[in-house]
Amino acid sequence: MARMRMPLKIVPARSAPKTATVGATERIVASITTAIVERRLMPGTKLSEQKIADIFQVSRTLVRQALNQLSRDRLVTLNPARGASVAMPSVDEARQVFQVRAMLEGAMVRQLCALITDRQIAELRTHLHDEAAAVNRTDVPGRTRLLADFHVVLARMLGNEVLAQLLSDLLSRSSLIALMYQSSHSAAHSQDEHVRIVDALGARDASAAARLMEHHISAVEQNLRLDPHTADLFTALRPRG
Amino acid sequence: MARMRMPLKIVPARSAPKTATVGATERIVASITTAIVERRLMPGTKLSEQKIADIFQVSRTLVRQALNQLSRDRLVTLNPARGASVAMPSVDEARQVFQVRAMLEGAMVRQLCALITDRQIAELRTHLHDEAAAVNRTDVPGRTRLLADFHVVLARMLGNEVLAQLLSDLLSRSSLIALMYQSSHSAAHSQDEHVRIVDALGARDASAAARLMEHHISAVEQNLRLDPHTADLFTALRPRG
DNA sequence: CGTCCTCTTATTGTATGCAAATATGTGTGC
DNA sequence: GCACACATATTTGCATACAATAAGAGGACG
Repeated sequence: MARMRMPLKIVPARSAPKTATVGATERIVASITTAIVERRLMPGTKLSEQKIADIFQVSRTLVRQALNQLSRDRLVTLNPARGASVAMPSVDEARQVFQVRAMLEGAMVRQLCALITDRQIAELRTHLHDEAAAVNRTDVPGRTRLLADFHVVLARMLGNEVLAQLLSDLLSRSSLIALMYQSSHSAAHSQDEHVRIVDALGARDASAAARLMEHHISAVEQNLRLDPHTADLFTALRPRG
Repeated sequence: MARMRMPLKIVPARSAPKTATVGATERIVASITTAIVERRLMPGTKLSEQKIADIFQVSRTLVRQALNQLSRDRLVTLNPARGASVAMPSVDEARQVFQVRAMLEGAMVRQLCALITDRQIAELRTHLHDEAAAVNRTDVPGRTRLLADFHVVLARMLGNEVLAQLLSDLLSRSSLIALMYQSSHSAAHSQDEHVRIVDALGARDASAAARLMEHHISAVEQNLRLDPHTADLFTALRPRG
């Protein structure tokens, strides 16, 4: 019963205190999602149903449900009759995700300029403060989460839960993409760009905010190693050969 | 008590010729999706697992998978321990979906103006021709599909499959919303607006195209009966009371 | 006559079992 | 020594069986 080796670094997510005990499937989805986002599961890693079932001490049924949901989120790919593995987004897919984000978030901050309150600006500055703190103490999982949350917080401030959900998915995919194509965009740089965006929002300068946001996303994309070299490295090293 | 008549008007989707025989689950998802979009399933309709399983002659396992996917698309809602039913999007959700569409599609046509080829313009005009034909012969399912496809075709022309997928989901939700809040926006009017958008694209007038697209989506939204009256009508008439 | 309680029934949630497909290991022939 | 073929073992796909939960009916009591 004692597991000697842990082949999959997935911890049954006691890390999500708000979800409590409800939803066994959701717990698995959340655990694998955070495991991917926090870079404990590399792209291409095989996700055996039985092994995951053992880890979470549930039946394969629930694991299958979870893997199905994750495949809908494009975080895992399901090869028919050959099982699930952590997704390996293509270069095209990577570019497309960032293009969509630029479109969505550019329009988002433009809208936001007309509606945002001083109170919300203050909340954003608090968030920026937290970001900076995490960056300074090189808290990698923390800063990754905070830097991504920034974008979702903006969506929530528009009062648009649909947008927030959409963006949340795109950000998870972005994390996987950044992991796959070793981003050279420093967290400090990202954080600085966030500050400038909030400045523009504070000044209610819609065009500036939109431009900064689009540049920010474009900058992250440009700093990915989307040349075929690195991609080949991954395909060369992946388990299946 | 035994209901002789078939309560669920779901036909096992021979209507999807391209999916062929692969994927039993996908067939169910496609069937229910088209059934909802084509207004054969009203919002709030209970979707019993066993009944659907009988219709498609598969086990509940596959039906559950399908219903899970559909709930991810927000076309059905899953009440824990109480089963699945066709979603009844709230007024807020309706507004949010159209807001996101306006943001996405506005940016989309703006991008498209810089990249679209004359060949693609011609394809769009062909599509517009088909739309007009379907509208003229009052082919309701056909015109609904074509009017929605217009937006997806634009996304595909950007070469962005991620965007196309996203938009496709939003359009399904829009269909459900239009059904729920009896849209008074005539198909002919929508079709006319599509023509004007293509004209702007042909002239490579990015601002005009974006403005027209945003107005188009806004017009559809404005013509929904989003006042509480109609919503109450639906809640009053739904089976559960 | 209405309300509450209990028992029944139907439906969902989860686990397990079995068949099919795939990967793996072994041996044989060249 | 290498390649191919067969046998074995693991893994997925699907169906069924069982348990848990909620809805509904019927009766007893106030």
